[in-house]
Amino acid sequence: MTRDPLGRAFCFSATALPPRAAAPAQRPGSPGGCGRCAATTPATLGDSVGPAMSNAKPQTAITPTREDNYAEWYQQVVRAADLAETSPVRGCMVIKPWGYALWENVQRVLDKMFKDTGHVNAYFPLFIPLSFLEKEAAHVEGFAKECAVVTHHRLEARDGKLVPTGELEEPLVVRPTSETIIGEMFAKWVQSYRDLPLLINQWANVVRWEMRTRLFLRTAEFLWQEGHTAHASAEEAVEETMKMLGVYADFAENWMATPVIQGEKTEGERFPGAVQTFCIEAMMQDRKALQAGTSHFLGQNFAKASGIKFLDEKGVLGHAWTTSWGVSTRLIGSMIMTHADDDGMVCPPKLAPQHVIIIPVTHKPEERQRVLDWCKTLAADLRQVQYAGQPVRVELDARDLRGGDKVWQWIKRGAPLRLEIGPRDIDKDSVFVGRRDKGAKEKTSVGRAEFLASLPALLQEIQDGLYQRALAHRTANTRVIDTKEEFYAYFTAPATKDPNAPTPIHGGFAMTHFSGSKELEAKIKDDLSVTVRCIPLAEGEPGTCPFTGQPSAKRVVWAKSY
RNA sequence: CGGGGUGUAGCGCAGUCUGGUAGCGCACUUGGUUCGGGACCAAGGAGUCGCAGGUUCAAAUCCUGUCACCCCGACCA
Repeated sequence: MTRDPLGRAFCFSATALPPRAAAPAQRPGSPGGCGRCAATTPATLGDSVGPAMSNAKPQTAITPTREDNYAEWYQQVVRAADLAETSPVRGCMVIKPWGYALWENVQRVLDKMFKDTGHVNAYFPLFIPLSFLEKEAAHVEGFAKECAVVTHHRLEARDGKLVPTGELEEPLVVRPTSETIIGEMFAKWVQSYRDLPLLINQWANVVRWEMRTRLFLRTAEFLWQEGHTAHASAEEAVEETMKMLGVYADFAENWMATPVIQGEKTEGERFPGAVQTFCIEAMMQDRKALQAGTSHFLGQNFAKASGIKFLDEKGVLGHAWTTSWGVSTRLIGSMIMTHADDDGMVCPPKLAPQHVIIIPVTHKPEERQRVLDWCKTLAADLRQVQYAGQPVRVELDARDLRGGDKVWQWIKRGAPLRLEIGPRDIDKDSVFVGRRDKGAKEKTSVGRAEFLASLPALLQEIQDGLYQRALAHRTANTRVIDTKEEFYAYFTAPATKDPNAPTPIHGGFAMTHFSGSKELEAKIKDDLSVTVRCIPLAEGEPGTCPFTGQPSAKRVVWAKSY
């Protein structure tokens, strides 16, 4: 229940049951467990490791590693990098400043892209009358199972407890998406072809009552952006759909340093109520696919449901053609799973909350002020440098902490560059540079002026390196497959001793011809948890479907997915 | 919702079988020693043992219920 400042309260109930809680089983024999990311002294580690593990892997800031337990590694990175935490509210996360700053950068860049393509922002209600959701049949079916519903508007104290009273005549659904409420408004705004196209975007939170949640990837409440447009013709609406898909692909590749495949969803994976759904799909480090953005051509389905009608040039009354498209805070999860390593987060420089962290080395009290002053001047000079159309973001970390602690905190948070500055550097007029894309101990001394001059290029080099690394990973784990046997073998995990252990990383993207039906796709999903992620937009050659033996126009992308 | 598991200090865990009213590591505070590095020594602060009932002289420990969280599924951005 939430109380607003006026003392009214809203009571939420959920149509779906809460997810079962399940904790990641702690490996009984694992020394130190996986909580060591908070910093463990080498001595402690050495003691606990013991002779049996003396030749174990090098110490990492995050335990377990990606290889050992990918799902647990992900959660530890989110926490160690200070990106988000679980909250007292089931399935809802608290996005912490470092994580929220990433999101703000995503917002800033995308918002400009939307405006540059002619869109304007607006805001629509959080609450959607139940009857609105009922208007589009496929839409209802798609979302009904995961809606939070407001049924009361007041609380009364009874026996020291607060009890919801004042039942609403019509329940309100907390928006899982806004097609219906926006459609309702569009119907009022559109009378004539002169009112079209209508190009609106909204930055908002939405609620989908999920069974299983994971920070950023799937939470009951999440932040997103939803674009909604109405057009006078199908062609124009399709063009808009593809244009925004292109915007997302551009953003993913050039800002998030994440290679994506643009494609169309099959019938089974389509957005409820859409005529066509397009997406960008990225490969995570565990080789599963993550849908990073979607763009839907809604045809006239929602226009008919909401009554968005207009008179065309000839005076003929017709329904408008609409689109919708969105990306969410899930993008942050995708950045983590694309770039982070066993030492924590790795932020793509273009979206990093801070580009450069200055860590003053002030051991001698008499040197302290001199070092701090020099660092402040350096920070100011760095901020004069431009990168990706903005001043370089610099943080001077003058906290009263040990240098090593600070260094590791910033490694775990994924700041692209660290400068450790002490008296020796000042005397040489140089800076001691650590790069997040290199090993923690690989640091180099660079002249101050040279560093300032090369900073944009250096950040771009890191940005490009991340992209290339992600692309190489995807390429290495994408296989062209022509037989059903190979396909099944590719997606079958190696056996593990413990049936409840996490599934080892295996598989990847499989490119096969496909002529199959919705039913065949469902069967394969049933067998292997593998689905068609998309039918790529890129040109393809015809061939034969390995499942049906029928001809197929082009290869599709199969993968397990988030 | 099916199968498996876990809730004890901010984080990670031990203690539960064999009831006797809490312990370890890291983090935190203070003092000292170190000083281009995820330090060392000492002292200290911090826990209604998830919650609610029950059994008992006595419950973290036994019983019942309940909630939450994680893993494998199903479903999903």
